Amino acid sequence: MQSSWSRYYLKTRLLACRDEVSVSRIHCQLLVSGMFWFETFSAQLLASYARVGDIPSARQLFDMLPQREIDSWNAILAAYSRRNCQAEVLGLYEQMKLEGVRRSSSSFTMAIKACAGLLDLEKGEEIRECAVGSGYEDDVYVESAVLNLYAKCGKMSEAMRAFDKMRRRDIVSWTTMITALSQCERGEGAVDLYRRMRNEGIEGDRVAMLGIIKACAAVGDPRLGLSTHGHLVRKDLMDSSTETSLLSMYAKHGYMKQALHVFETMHRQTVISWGALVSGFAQNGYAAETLELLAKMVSNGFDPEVVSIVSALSACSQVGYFKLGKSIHGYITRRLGYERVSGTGIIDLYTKCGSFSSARAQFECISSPDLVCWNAMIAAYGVHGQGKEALSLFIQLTEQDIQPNHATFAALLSALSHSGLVEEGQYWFHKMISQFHIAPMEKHYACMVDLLSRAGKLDEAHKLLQSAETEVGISVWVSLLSGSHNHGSFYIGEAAAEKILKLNPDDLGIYALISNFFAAHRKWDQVAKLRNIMRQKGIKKAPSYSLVDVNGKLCAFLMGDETHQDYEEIESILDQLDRHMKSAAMSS
DNA sequence: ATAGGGTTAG
Repeated sequence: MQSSWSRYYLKTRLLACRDEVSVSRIHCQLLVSGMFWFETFSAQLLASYARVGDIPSARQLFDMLPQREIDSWNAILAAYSRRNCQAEVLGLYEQMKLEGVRRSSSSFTMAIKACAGLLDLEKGEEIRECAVGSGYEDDVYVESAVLNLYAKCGKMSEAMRAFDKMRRRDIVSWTTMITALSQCERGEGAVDLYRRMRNEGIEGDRVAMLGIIKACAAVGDPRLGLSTHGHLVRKDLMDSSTETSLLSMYAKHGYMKQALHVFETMHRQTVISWGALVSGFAQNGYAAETLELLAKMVSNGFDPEVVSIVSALSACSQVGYFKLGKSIHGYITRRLGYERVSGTGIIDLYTKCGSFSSARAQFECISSPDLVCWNAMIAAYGVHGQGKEALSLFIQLTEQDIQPNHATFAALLSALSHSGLVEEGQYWFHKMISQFHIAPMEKHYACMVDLLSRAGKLDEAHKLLQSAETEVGISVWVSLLSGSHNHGSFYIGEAAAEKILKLNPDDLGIYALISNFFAAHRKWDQVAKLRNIMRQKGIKKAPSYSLVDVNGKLCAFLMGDETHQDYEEIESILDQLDRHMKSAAMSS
């Protein structure tokens, strides 16, 4: 029987194999019949082992092939590439080069993909040069891998340039760019690109839509996300990935009801969709619900992984649930092992729960901190009033050849502002724009206005806001108003108050501040007007409260609250603290 | 048919 096997018959049988057992069965038959040693057969066997993902068998065969054709090389490369074994891909690629084997478009493509995974820009560019030298200058596969290489290495403008130069673009090239733009929060750019793609008659597939959903999460207007959801349903592009991404998009816009609805009606809930939901609750400040959901996840048989654990950690940080947070830290150490993302979450926990030295110790533990880790640590210094140290950490960061982003500057400027380092703040705000090409966002203006107005530089603060290209919200103007209030600057305060009233806030405290400001300047008609507005709106705000972790039990307290059982003792300690602070303020 | 884009998160 075996001797009648033709090459064609064997190929058909091998292609039908879906798992390594069926491949090895054919392998045995070939060995028994003695046909194995025909080079064409062993190469095809190798390709099949590679295709079903049995790397050890594929490698073994590869190593014993007497003569290795390009197809065998590409097959083994593909096996490693699919499993993201970057070092092996690059090792084999180098060996090909060394042995003078011709490299095809797919060999170059996989090697460049490996470089993108390792963030090795230099090596990737070198391989691209070789591809160009072999006549693949306009190869859509090679070029798409290059786009991804640039994007992953944070070189978006290089990626854009390469994309614009491409002579032919297919769905993957477009998707690479759309995804890259939405990942660096450039949602509008991603949506523009998607529209251009559609204009060229290309329909988005599931992967492209994942990029678009991410873009919808990054843009301000939630309506875009809603219409994208409709589009996905109409075009039958819903699967558990797109659904999870949609869920998270709704959560980012604060639409937890819709997020929950997507979760409950999705085709198949996975550990990833659970993670997305848990993180959605954490992002929206529902700390108790986050922790409850984590327990529910476990009881549904899903082992919590990093994402859910980090979200739970963030919930603890938000409400100061220090004891539970520390036990989650313990869980991470015992069960999850080293993870940069959770390391950053732990820094944040200790920062927000007041244990600066533990935050610093955690930072030291992270072997290769990425930008987000650095940002968290800079923020930690800022929260603890160490502006100078925050600045020197920032300088250290820039010396590491890591590009700071908008969050880095938000942390830095806030640190400088809270330490009253006015000149440094102004200096770095301008550097941010001119040298780092980061357009100031609302949070940056907020820091600057805070910094300037606390230093009494109200004119400068006002001018900064007037020249701002992005529209800033109520809180920034409130900050300018309270600065004016404290420094007796009537005209700027009045301008700020006007602006605030136009923005129509629904926070009672803000109206009270405006009213106090006008009262201080004896503008009684304004005060009366404000009273009217307040009465008309009938503003009722749920009173704000603080949470404190007492021996692992979370207690809430609010203004004038005397309901606690140890109220008298608490009050006497507060009195003592008050006296301490006053005498400390006198002596400094 | 061997390749390039991809779900959650600090």
